[in-house]
Amino acid sequence: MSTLYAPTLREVPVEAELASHRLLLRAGMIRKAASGIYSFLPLGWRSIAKIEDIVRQEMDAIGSQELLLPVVQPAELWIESGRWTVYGPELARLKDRHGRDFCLGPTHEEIITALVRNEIRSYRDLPVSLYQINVKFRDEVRPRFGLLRGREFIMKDAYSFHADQQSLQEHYDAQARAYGRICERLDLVYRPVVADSGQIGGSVTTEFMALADAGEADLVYCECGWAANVEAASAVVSRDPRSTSPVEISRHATPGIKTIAELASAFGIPEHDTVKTMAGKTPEGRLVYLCVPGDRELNPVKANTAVPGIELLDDDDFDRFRIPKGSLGPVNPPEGTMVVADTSLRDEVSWAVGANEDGFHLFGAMPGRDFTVDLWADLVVARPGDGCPICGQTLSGARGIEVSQVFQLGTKYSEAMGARFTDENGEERPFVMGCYGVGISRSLAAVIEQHCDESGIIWPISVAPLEVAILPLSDDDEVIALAEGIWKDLAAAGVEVVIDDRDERAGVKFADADLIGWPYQLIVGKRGVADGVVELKDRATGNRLTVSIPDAVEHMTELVISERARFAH
RNA sequence: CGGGAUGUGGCUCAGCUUGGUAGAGCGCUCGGUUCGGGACCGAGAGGUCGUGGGUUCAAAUCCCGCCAUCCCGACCA
Repeated sequence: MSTLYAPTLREVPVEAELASHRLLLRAGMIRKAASGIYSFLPLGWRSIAKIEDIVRQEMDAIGSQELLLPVVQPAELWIESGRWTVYGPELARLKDRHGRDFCLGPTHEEIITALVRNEIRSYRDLPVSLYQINVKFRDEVRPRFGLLRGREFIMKDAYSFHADQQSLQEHYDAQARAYGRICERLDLVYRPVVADSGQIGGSVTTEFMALADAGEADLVYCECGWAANVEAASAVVSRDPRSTSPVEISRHATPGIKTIAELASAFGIPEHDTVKTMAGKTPEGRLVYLCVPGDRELNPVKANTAVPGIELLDDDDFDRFRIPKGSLGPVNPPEGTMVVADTSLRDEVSWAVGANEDGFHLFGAMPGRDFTVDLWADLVVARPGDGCPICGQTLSGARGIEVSQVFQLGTKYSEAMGARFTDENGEERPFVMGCYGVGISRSLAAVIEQHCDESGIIWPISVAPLEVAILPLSDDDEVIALAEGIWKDLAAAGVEVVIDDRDERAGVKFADADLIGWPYQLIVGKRGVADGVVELKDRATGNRLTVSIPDAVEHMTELVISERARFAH
């Protein structure tokens, strides 16, 4: 270890807020090169390699084959798929010396589709599943939290090509099962959740979330096993109608009132009893009013599902449509406005809404009598306390780190890029595709988020950079000789072992060992050696076991082997 | 992109309000004493004070621009 490049930090770098980020830096596993861009030092790289190996084993086990695709990709392919214009500034673009356009791959659907369409022509060659482990680059608006949201990151991405939906479903299920096993082998507490497919496209998708308070995703889950990302969750929103029978509609002056909170407090009613109206526009420029319960958030993803292509208005749009921000409502909106309302409002017969006139609100507005709802749709962000859409029980909430995601892409890319095969009837059809990603570097951070304490990292043995560290606590010749002997014997027994032969005091060695988080520490001290024993410390439990010197190697080896078995394939 | 903050030896920070010699702790080098939970003593090396401009006799300090980094939000895997 005296020659190991693992510069540990005693003090916490200011830039790091999260445990995983802080500990990766302090333990000498990563260093930042630029915002969201990191170097992996030897220890960090060893752990990355461990994760990669687990992923490889699981991919190979379901018949996916490893290959390597280019990071720098020609623009033509992205223009073909349509994503050159759609992807936006997150796609890092560059030109070569001849002025030709390229991009840094944020994902590899285009390149693999282009590869396969030239090689596979017959249904007899299907299905095919291919994967790579490679660097991705996405020019994130806001990189943060170290490896959790980097711009450059390591990802395993697999792509599968099928003749029909059934074949895709089979492989998708196999990938999902493999992802579950990967999480288990990384010792992650996780949940597969219903998700939105975002930029990648497709319809059926599942995200694998490592549960952690530091996670950026909000989840809801039910005891029945159903769980979802709130951005996609279609929960049953419970709502007690404010009035069970219709009342007269009434108009009230509400000078200066612009928000639901102000409205509710001015009239002494709960926000729940009001209806919030947000404004958006379709790609054609049609005005859309979106009504949700006053105490709920509009989910833009769901709004987009209800009205494809909808964008919420900015302040300029409000001026252009000449509508009063803060006093919108479904009653007498501008001519041609589409009114969409959340389904939870369906039985509500008395709405408190804006009057579409600055400084006025309406109470007792009744759908069907006072206004028309053009479309009822699920619009709100799900939250704990809502009802499970499967069984109706109350949902709980959690936060999660998205470590992986599986998608059924269907024919989105194969159609756009003309990737077709000939089926058994001699007809040309586009491939039915799936894609499946594991954030390798993000998983490393997720493991640490779930496995650490005040002193440092507590690796599961499956991800630890090395399994055992020998700590000779003295420069006494006998101690050194014994420690080196154990080191050689353990290495010969197949244990990944490092010896801390640095000229440091015991306290420094202990502190660094706990910080780096070696699963086991074998402590060789002068006192113990005199008594014929060494100590064996388990990082996770803190337990120390005294073993006689002749038994030390065998005992340690057995422990390592049994611990490995917990995470074996 | 909006809001907030920060930028001073390798790291963590003080100094800036009120302009005038660039500091501390840790780390590093050398010597000595120590040696089972981040030791002690002594000596030493190491800094364009993010950057460009301005004000001034004089700028780390005051003013303006730019850059970088972090946090919150919007966005997203």
